Amino acid sequence: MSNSHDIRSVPTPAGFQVGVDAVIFTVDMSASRLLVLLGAASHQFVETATAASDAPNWHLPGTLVGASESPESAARSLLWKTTQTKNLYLEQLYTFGEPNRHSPQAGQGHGARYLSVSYLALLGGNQPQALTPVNQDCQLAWHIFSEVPTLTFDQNKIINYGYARLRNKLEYSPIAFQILPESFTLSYLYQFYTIVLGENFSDYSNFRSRLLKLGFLQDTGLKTSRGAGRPATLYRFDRAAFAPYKDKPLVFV
Amino acid sequence: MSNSHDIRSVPTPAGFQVGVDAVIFTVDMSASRLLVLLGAASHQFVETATAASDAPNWHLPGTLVGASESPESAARSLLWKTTQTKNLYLEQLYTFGEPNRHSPQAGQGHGARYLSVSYLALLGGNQPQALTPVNQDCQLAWHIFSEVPTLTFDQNKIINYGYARLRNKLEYSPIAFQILPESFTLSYLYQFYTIVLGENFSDYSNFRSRLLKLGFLQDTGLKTSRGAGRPATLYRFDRAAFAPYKDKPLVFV
DNA sequence: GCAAAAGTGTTGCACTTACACCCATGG
DNA sequence: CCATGGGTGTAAGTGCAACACTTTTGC
Repeated sequence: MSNSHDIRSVPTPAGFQVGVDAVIFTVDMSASRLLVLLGAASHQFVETATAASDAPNWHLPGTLVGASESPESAARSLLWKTTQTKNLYLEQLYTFGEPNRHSPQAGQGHGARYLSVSYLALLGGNQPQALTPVNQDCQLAWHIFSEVPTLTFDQNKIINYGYARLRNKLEYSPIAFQILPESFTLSYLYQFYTIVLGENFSDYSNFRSRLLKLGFLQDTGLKTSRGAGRPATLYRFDRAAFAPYKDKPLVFV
Repeated sequence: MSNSHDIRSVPTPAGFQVGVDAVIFTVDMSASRLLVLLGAASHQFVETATAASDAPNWHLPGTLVGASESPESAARSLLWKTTQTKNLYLEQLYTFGEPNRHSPQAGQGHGARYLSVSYLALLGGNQPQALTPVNQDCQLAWHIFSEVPTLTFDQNKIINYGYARLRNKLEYSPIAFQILPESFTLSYLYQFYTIVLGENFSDYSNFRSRLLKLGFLQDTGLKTSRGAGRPATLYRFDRAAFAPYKDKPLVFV
């Protein structure tokens, strides 16, 4: 197809603008809901063909990658700017770069080639409802995951891909303990899993015995009570005890 | 940190060169080995500080992404150019973009910002040893996976990540059937899995009953014989029968 | 005592593991 | 008739789902 014989050369090497988009989840324990952070572009920046209405044009929070930063550090600073929390789990999701994919970036980059590296983030924090996102030119708001509106371009696809990854990670790796409080009760943990994975992911008592049998939940000796009912034991995630399970297929379900 | 209040603006939006690197595996059934395709840069192009010796400077096959193509289509044309086969499985792996990561691209892009989207490929073909890679300016050769040399930059990390992903996909999804011949015997399938996953992944008879119980291997009624021994039944992967299992956690192990 | 929340125990079923064994073919 | 490769069967052990039950607290 190309008349070049050097596999390194291609038709027309292009200059790309590289951006990151983040699917940012948080679990609202008090309201039992999974939340996702979305931004609404100021109308002056909206370029979509279909955006004639006054309805906000929701999109994933994003930023361009600067000359001196990596995509991951760009994602981290985006998270810090939008949520002001450092208690989070972050992982790369997927890179999208169709030639005709529009840049969500305004003004500049119009017509320029754009590539988006997407990230999955899960925020912790003891009172998620207090995580009021920073409002700047671009309006940010937490949305209930099950009720996300239609987003620009292919971003609903990205958000669903992020959710699928979140579920997988929660089931097969201990990311929950990275963002949960230092000590927690088993029913708190169960509630957390239930909100993300859905009501019927497991029976409470089976969840309980499975996790305790794994042996990396350490009884702190402390108890906590919330009004009526038997006080609950506080557990701590024991990193050392978990180490042997690292990289092994482990099921929390 | 930045004095900008628009989360979309960053210190210095950079122009990137975007490339794809491919971890290309194939299973050599006759020699029972997992092979990976590597290229050796012509010496005129070598820029590594440590490359003073005459030893070939092995790297993953790669190419720049052109102005009118997506990273995936760039990866596909790279695969076609290097291996001349269309019987393959392809999936995106990870995007690397550290600021100080060198571009493996020669000449051009010296000092320019470079981003690499890596892909995992698994090639089929009935006689893998016939898959003589196309030799161009850049020498290409199949290497035994367990004996890969040290590659440039972080590419050994990428190749190992690719292998981990390959194992996972093989265990939890039916990618093998995408590249295996239309009909195959169960011992051929077992041998294929054994080469990739290692000797002790499963007992043959258990592998057998598990796969047959799943119900998407269809008996073609045909038999094949290789000299002595009982003739083997030829099976076909039944896509329709597999459909219900799609997206479900399925274990082949 | 009673409701609420936490925590324990039991039972049946399904699946995995590790083998031993039988079948069909070529020489 | 035996070596070779294909294919079947089974008994012990493991894990999990479902559900009933006991314990500890506040009121």
